[in-house]
Amino acid sequence: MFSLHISTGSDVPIFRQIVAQVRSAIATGTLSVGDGLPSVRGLAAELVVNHNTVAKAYTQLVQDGLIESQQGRGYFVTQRREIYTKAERTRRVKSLIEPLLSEAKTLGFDDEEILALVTNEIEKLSRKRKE
Amino acid sequence: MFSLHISTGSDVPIFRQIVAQVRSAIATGTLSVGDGLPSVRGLAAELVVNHNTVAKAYTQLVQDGLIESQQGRGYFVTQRREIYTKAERTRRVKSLIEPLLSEAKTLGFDDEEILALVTNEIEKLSRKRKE
DNA sequence: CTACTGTACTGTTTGTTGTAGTACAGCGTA
DNA sequence: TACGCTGTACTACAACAAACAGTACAGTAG
Repeated sequence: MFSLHISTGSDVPIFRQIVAQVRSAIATGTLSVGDGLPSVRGLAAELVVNHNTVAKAYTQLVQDGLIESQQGRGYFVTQRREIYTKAERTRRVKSLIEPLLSEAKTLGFDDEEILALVTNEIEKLSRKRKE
Repeated sequence: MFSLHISTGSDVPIFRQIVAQVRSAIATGTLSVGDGLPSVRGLAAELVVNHNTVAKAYTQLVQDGLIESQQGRGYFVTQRREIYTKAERTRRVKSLIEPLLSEAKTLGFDDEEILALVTNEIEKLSRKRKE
């Protein structure tokens, strides 16, 4: 099982926090293909948020092709399908890399340090996958 | 001189686009220490937005320690000062790396590809700095 | 049948974003 | 000094997003 934790004080919307954490759980392998997600109402009760907020997050993940819904049963992690073209996927990742580099640069990090940090985080993710 | 371009149709707020582009300009060296920024009203007229929106963006950059204001003269790029501790700066960068990796992973990229993309973007930035 | 699941509405509230207008104070130059 | 530029600080308003609240309906499984 896996658990989610949100912070209402954050400037990041609740539904985005849910999306990010499920995405992360799938990326690390905490959630595998076929696994069921917490029910909309169940997770809403656990996080003390409205069920519409959870539904909104799940809908976003469905659009990304990461999970699918089954009426009356719940949400499940899907087999990875390529819903975006290679070019589109590359574009999406690049659009995240660019601001990261600007921020890191203006914070005083040089190329080597940035690359080291990224490499470090990648390894941290890989280790999680093996646990 | 450097120019800014914004897209009103984007889901990214105008003031954030301005912040990101000035930050990027400083990161690439397009803007150097001491350089003056476009005036609040001048840039507002050029971008056809309200001058308050530009002021809001500049205020954000002042808080980040990237630029400073001089009453009656304008905004200028500051000498890099460490307004955050090393730990805090590292934390900020990491908080950007994490979602990037999750997104890239769920889009189907493996570790090597991600690292290659990041390296590629870093080199692209470096080339800009030398032009 | 019943209790769970997802789904789909209609409202309402709150905070952010952006516009619009106004006003005031500091700087530099004619 | 006077003028035109600069930043700064308000108020008021419209539009939108986020989240909550409540309700209702349809599919699934025991």
